[in-house]
Amino acid sequence: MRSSGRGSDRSGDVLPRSFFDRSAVEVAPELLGLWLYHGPTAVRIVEVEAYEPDDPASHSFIGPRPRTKSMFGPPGHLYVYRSYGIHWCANVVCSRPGVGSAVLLRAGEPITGEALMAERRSPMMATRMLCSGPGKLCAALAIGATHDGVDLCGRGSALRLVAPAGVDTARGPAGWAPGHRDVVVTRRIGISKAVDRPWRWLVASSPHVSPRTPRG
DNA sequence: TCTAAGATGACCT
DNA sequence: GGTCATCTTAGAC
Repeated sequence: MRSSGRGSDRSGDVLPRSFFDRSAVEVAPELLGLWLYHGPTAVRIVEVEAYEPDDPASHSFIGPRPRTKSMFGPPGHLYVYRSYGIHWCANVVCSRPGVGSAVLLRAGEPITGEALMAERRSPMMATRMLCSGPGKLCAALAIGATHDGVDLCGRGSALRLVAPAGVDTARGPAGWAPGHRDVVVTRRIGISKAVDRPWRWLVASSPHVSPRTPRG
């Protein structure tokens, strides 16, 4: 699918839903470099993790639950959950409804609304610290329980995932990978099951990724 | 009804 | 690098 059929504005193209109708492992690396907008704030995604239905570390492993309902919903929507009773974490739902596949958004680089993000986090906080973790990212973008299940493909939606202007997602990763030759793959962080699966992708040169990066 | 675990982050040493 | 805050959910009894 090319530019026709999806919305376009100053910030770039809203992604077509078909983009997400694949496994999380396929979608995850292609999310790097895309922009996540929420109202006046936006970040460029620099770190993600994939979670699949046959993955013991995934919330979808045990099947649908009230809390994980959104993860089994249509692709291109957001699955938001509370972590450790304190933080919010945001996932992009992938594959067809009922599958339970999603990509955790782990870190981002502030693009617009940096002052507002800093205000939400801590006014004196360094820019690179604003979104360098899944909980931090949600805090900076003011994403919470009310955003569970929202559609990221909606052109007029306050929360939306877009490809930067000039990028054609129809070309696949090669279409927008030029700035991301330094993408590295590692094991996932903070989980106790299926720890060896190399399903974490990040922009190695970015100072905005999570502080700790395991080898492999 | 109770208990343990958890896809984290901040703070302290 | 280690510890702890904090609370929701699932599972055991």
